[in-house]
Amino acid sequence: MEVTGHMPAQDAPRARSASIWDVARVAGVSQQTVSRVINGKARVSEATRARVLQVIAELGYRPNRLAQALAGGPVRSVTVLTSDTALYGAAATLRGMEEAARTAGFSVGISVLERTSGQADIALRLNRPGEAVMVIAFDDAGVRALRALPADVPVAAAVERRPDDGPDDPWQVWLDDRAAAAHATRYLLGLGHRTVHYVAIPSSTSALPQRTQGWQDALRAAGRPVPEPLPGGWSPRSGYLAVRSLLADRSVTAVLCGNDDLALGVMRAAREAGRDIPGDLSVVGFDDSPPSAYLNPSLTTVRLDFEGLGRACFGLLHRRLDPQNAPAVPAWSEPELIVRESSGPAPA
Amino acid sequence: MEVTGHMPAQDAPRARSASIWDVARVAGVSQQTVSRVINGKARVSEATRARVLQVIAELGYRPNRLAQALAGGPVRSVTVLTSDTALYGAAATLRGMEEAARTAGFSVGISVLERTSGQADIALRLNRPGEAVMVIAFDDAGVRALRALPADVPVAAAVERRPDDGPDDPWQVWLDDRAAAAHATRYLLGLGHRTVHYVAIPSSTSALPQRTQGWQDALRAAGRPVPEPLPGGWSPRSGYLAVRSLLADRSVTAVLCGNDDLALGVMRAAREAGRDIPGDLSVVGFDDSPPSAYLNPSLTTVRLDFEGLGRACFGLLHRRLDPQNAPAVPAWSEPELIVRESSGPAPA
DNA sequence: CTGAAAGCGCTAACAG
DNA sequence: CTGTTAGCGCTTTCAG
Repeated sequence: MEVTGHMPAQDAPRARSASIWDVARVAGVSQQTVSRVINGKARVSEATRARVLQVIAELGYRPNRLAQALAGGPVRSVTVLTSDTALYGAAATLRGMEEAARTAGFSVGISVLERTSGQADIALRLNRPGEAVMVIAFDDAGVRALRALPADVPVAAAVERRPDDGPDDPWQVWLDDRAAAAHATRYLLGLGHRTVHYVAIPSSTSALPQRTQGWQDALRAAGRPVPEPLPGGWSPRSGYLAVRSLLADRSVTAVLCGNDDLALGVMRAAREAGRDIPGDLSVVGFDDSPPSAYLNPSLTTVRLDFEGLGRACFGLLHRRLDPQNAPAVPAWSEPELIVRESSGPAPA
Repeated sequence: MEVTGHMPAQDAPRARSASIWDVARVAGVSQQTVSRVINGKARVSEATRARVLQVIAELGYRPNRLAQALAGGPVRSVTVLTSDTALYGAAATLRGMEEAARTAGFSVGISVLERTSGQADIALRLNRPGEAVMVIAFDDAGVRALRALPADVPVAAAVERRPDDGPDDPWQVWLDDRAAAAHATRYLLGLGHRTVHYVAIPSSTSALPQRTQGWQDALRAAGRPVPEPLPGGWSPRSGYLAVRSLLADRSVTAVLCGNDDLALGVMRAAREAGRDIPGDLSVVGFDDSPPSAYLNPSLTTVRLDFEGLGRACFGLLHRRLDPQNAPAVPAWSEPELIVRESSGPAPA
């Protein structure tokens, strides 16, 4: 009784799903030919190709991506490193990345960074040394992860701001929220407000965050007093706490917020302080998160194209991995001020 | 000139990261012993173990998960199938799943279902036939994906409601929002409202959704009229449109909404119709999404423990994959009515 | 306790 | 155009 090397015993019909060998055997071709059909790279005669595809369908064969990758096939998976997906910006960026990656045939992994997570374990989250990575580095945890990544991993990142010094990193994308913050500030000054206060989101760098800087730019250019930025967090609660005492001062008539959640907290604090929005106080947010158009009052805010940024970030990575065939990196929209009900002329 | 089989030419120092063989060679042990140390399964003498660990650190060796999995190692990866992560419920569930999975040492992949995505390509999203999967099946796309999954893939799912007929699926988890909807409805009736209107989220099944059913339960039990449920979508806009005409009718004094976004739209419609909340009209939402506590007025809503549900779903999957060692499935919180400013006594 | 051998499913050379 | 031969890095047998 002879048994060919590769075939498992016939009487043990383990429910193992079809492999490339099964397809090859049934189709009466070599395993390599099946591989060729799958990848469409090399030319295969139309007859064989059809037969192989036929068998593939019959057997319900699905290529094993792990084996493909292990055998040195092209990289077709990315891991996204991000912190706190509860935040609108990160979540929307993630959506953009996932969509673009999936469309390009990549499988995407996700790993959430905790505030506490050290640098050491970052590499351990990758499925293999050198796996492609995207980092959403809007906050400190993300920036640290980006920095902790071994040099040999192909990475692209969505960051809060352009690098502090030296040339731009060609593998990073960001939104020009400095200009946007300046624009929003000028808009408020144009409404007759003497100055604008700013509630800041936490910074990802030691340097001055972009939004803070843009706000200062505009005030300085207009020769207005520049108040201390109010340190806020990411939540409505932190916005509420940041301005609660400030709002007793009726000379404060305009507040720009680092994000829409902060603005939500600020509006609540205003209500409790008996300030009317926008009659008494103008509030402007940042992000244009989905609820903002329906708030009471609806929120004037800066729309940021996070999804577009995420798509672009993947586009960058794709070009890095496969400069020959990757399509051009898609553009993303410029920030745009959306004027709604929460802002108006300064009180007389 | 002789070249040993396994070693690449010395003069071509390709930056290939250290493999288990490299560790073995440097440590002067067999490759298998290194494997034993890594996995901690079999016993290794303390001396060798220490030496191996030492070398691992020196070389910066990291196991290749792909190779581990391919070689038949234990399954340590899951992919999550979900639709529209822009929705709070899905996003929060995803967070819970990811956290639990990562904590248990699993890498997690994510693949977003589109409304249009057919059943055929579902299996193609998996990294290998038989990969473990979690499905967030709160809507139709998720339910279809769950159904389309090949029988041999180990799956656990977070679903909108218990299966229509037959016994509960032991690999599914859900929130008891039927009871919660009934509770919220009774609360409103207790406030003196004659009846309660309901703006529904889209259903994932042909059967009556849980929330709708709970709302009807409570009205019937109290012998009140049961209005037609108003079909809504997921967005504030759809809530706005659903009730715009209805609110002209002053006899409508209480509206329960299938989620907080709908409630947001309803509140805006109410404002435009000149209705006062809660003096004139009570609005109750569902989910307790982050902004709801800070809205104007703040929203009475049903808090749902999506993150806990996600963690439990992973716990279930873990037990399915490894019944021996997986810890008990963590419990999640019961829905809870959070009373805030948007609801009050019926107008006189 | 340790080592040697045989693959996991696939792709990348090479032959024909 | 097609088949053959090596591995990818690891885990599982099976022998010592």
